[in-house]
Amino acid sequence: MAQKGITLKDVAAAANVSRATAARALNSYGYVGDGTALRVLEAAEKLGYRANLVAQALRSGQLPIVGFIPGDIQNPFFARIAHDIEAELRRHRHNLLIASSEENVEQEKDLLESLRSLSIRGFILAPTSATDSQHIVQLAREGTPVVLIDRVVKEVHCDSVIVDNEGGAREAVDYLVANGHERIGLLRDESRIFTAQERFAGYQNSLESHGIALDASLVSVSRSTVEHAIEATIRLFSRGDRPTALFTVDSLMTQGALLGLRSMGLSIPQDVSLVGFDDFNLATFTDPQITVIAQPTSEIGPLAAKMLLERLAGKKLAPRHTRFPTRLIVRGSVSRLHRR
Amino acid sequence: MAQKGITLKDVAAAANVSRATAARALNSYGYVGDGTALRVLEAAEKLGYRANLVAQALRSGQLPIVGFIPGDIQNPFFARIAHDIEAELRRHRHNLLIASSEENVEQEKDLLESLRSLSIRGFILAPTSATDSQHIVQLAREGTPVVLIDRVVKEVHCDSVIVDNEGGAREAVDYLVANGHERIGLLRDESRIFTAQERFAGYQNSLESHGIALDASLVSVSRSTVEHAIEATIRLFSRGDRPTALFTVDSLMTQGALLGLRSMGLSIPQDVSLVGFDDFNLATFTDPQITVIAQPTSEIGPLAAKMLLERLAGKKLAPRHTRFPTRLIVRGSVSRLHRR
DNA sequence: GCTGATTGTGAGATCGATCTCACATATTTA
DNA sequence: TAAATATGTGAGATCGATCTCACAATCAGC
Repeated sequence: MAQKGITLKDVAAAANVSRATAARALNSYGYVGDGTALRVLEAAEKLGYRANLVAQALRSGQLPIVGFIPGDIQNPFFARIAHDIEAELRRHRHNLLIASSEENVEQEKDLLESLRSLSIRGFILAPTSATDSQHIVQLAREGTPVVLIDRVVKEVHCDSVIVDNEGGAREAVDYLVANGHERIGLLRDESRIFTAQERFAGYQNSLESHGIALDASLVSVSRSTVEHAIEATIRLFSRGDRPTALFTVDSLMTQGALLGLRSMGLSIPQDVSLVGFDDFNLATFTDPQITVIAQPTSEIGPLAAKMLLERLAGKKLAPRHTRFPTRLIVRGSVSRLHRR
Repeated sequence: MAQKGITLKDVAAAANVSRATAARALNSYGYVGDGTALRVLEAAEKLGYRANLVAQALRSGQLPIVGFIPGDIQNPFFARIAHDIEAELRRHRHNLLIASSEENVEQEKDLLESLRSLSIRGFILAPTSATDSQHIVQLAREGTPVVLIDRVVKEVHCDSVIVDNEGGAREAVDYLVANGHERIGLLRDESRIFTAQERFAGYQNSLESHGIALDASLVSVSRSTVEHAIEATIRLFSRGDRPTALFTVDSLMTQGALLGLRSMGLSIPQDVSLVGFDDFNLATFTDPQITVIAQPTSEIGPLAAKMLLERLAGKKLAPRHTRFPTRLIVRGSVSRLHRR
């Protein structure tokens, strides 16, 4: 009935052996007589014994749990990765504890701090700040395995899995320029975030390579939410000489742009051309469908999980850094601009 | 440097007291001299002491962790709920461990079984099967707090938070009938799932109340993924006398229907009217926007978390069942059908 | 028949926090 | 002043699994 509280002691008693012997039989190590082992196994089976992982963790210092700290679990990008990590961990009998930083460094610090006392084995982390990183440095230095995804932090020496943000952004803007656009707006999020910096660099580099001067008034910064992006879009397009094209740095921004432009009565791609960073299911449901820079989302989670599991297994190597290429998916949101 | 391994013993030694006294000072219980308490607190502060939660858990039998087992964390409905639960738990210094059942009962059982030995304090669960429930009954009987969301299971006596699936589905179909539709297709998922059953009942009841005979050939069953829903849609509409309207039981099905209909060159709402269960961000980005039955997604997570926390705090009450009403949001995907 | 390895088993320590109990002093109360 | 109560502290047990060590047996070799 009350299955609670069946301990090794109970099993040992039922099999008429000591706890030590029962442990040996169950974990098959050391010397145990054949008959004895059988008795123990049978007793364990009959009683429905399951080892108390907390007690094991107290001894070993490690719970079979890995922490995942994304910016926001509601972001489909992170949700997909969370799912993939979990599936991979499950195969190795580990569990996944998810806690969103909500893009707040302080919250990220608090989370790490509080999870540390839980004896979590390792972390997969999308750091909120590219600069405020002492807490991560500290964590890694203590020997806790950490894998950074989506974003890296300069001084931290650990494995990382990111994408070619600069190259992807450059390709997006190159494509707009190739279609005759020169007044290209940018919707970006706060510079604190690593990907924002890299994607902005790509934007700059593309313009520069085409001899187009950077016009700061075409760059709109906002928090990465649909609501903020709507406002930022409206700000950007409420002027006489509005941009002819827009590049958005993530999928939430792209959604905001879509809604902002629609509310202003501007249509895509007739009035404004649009390219977004990060592919998302919505992009193929709009009319026209949205041209995007796609990330290999499905590869990030499994790779990060594998890297972490290798570290947990004790593999000692120099930090490995994987940077996946991005891919331009041309759909219908960019039109060829004919010079006036 | 190595912050690892600062235990109560270290603090006690630094403050020149016994472990017992140090514990009393830190957790403020029992008698402790003022000066002594101060010394302990200072020592703890200086050493950067953090209690080992695993050790605490071994004694108390409970880790400050709650398990969330959704059907699929990638489903925005569950992702939103996960986020809300986590935020609420954080306020009570609890963490959230997320493991998707992937709508697989066996996996759900395995997860529960393996998490049990982790001394998880309680569970928030969206059971995959409405009938195969012994594992949940067992869990609840052992005294582990459980809150069911989105779906309930008959014999299980525990708190639950669900929505009025039958009423919502009925309202959707009523609305289609009111617009002149009688050949109304249904895209539903496997009957094992509770919500599928209730929504199907709503569909049936609405038709019946309008004197429309149920035509089994208008009901298409598929797994709840976009891909499967596309196929099911194509199957349903590849016939001479195809339905004039379609009701889809969840947002993934709705997406599948959208893509399926598009691939067949059928346009909404001219050729087919559409109402979907569950509102989702994509619904307002399509042209026309999709008419849906909205669930109060933002209320489910916080309420479920609160219920669970009350149980964890020891509240003993009869199981509470909350059923939120749904709301029809009329957008542009339904057209008035003029009788031929 | 005796030393030395091989095999099998249990007593007890350990991980870290907490709690019970016993034993001091200190302070009231009768 | 004696008895009763309040206050402060430490030794040791406990939670459950695992590991070290000591101690038996059993078996081999000489």
